[in-house]
Amino acid sequence: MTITDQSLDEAQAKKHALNCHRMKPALFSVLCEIKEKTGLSIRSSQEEEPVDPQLMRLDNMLLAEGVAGPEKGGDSAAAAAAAAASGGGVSPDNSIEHSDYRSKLAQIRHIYHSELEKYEQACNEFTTHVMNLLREQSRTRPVAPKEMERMVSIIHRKFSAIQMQLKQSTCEAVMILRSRFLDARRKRRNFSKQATEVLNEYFYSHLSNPYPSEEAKEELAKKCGITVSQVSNWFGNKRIRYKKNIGKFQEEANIYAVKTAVSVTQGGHSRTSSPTPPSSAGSGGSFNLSGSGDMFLGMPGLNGDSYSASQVRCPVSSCLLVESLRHSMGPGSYGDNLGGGQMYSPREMRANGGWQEAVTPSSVTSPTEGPGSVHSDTSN
DNA sequence: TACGATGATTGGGG
DNA sequence: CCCCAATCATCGTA
Repeated sequence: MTITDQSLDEAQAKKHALNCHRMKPALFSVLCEIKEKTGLSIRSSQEEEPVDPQLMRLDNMLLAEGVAGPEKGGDSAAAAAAAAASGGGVSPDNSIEHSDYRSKLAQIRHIYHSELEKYEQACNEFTTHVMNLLREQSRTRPVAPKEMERMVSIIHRKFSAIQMQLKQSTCEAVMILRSRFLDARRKRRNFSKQATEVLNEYFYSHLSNPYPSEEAKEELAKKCGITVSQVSNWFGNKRIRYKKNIGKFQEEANIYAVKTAVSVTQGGHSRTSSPTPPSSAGSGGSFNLSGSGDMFLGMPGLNGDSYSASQVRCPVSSCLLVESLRHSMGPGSYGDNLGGGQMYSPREMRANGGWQEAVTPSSVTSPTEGPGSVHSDTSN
């Protein structure tokens, strides 16, 4: 069958004739009715539009990130989201202060919005186009309003699927951006002086076995306003660094040893009385519960002149204490109570062994061990 | 700005 | 999961 201009013209003429037929409106409406009763009724029942949960998630996320939603409210929303996402950290300030981050986020946001707008526009255009088409066709075939509605909703659904992709990739971009800028490592804050003090006190007063129990860690965390894992990190770092270069930490060790001693003597009797061995006293006694029964021993004994300087500043009694301990226990012994019938957990046993082995000998030698005698770790 | 201190992460071992 | 060791990335400072 071929179509020629002539046949088209004829068809147009026929169409027009039909449209103008006096029975046409009545017949047409009957047709529409029938169609609605049969075809559409079957399908329209399943036209439910369940809000896609995934889409909702994406929307919420974008809203929370400050990408979607009101123009300038983005900042606080993003900050809040970041704070929430950064985990159960106790640290007070979690706001994003990277202007770089903000500008990148704004960029993403801009792209997102312009794309979204484009889609919206395309959707509308397409919809009106289809509507026009349908309207046009409705003159020659029965097109019920319901059918048109259905068409529109189908189109919208298609476009929202496309939008979903946009949202998804936007979310991805934000996530990547965030992980890059909000990586905790990049946002390192030094602990407060007081927190460091508390930690050091514990460390040096448990120098023979600086492995706080879970409870002790919690206690320390609470005291320092940091998380338990931060406490763990701190002790991990401290042990390693202490072991690596004991000489460097000697002064610190003495200071904290003295501190402990002072606090103990003060808490107990008068200043001048002979100090009770501050065994296991920890900082304020709150750590006794660990039951590890440590000896105090802040000083890896040794006669380095380097630390006599620190002695000068200490209270008399403490100096005596330090002095006497140094003499009485000899270098490196740590005065530890290995035979003391402590109840070490298996882990402590293992760890303690490693700690002892590694630390004890190095403290014996080395009057020469000044700060930075070894150490080649300057690569970075 | 270079450099040491320091908190966090990674990877391997148990 | 905890530990150690090495390493990263930032902070604070001379």
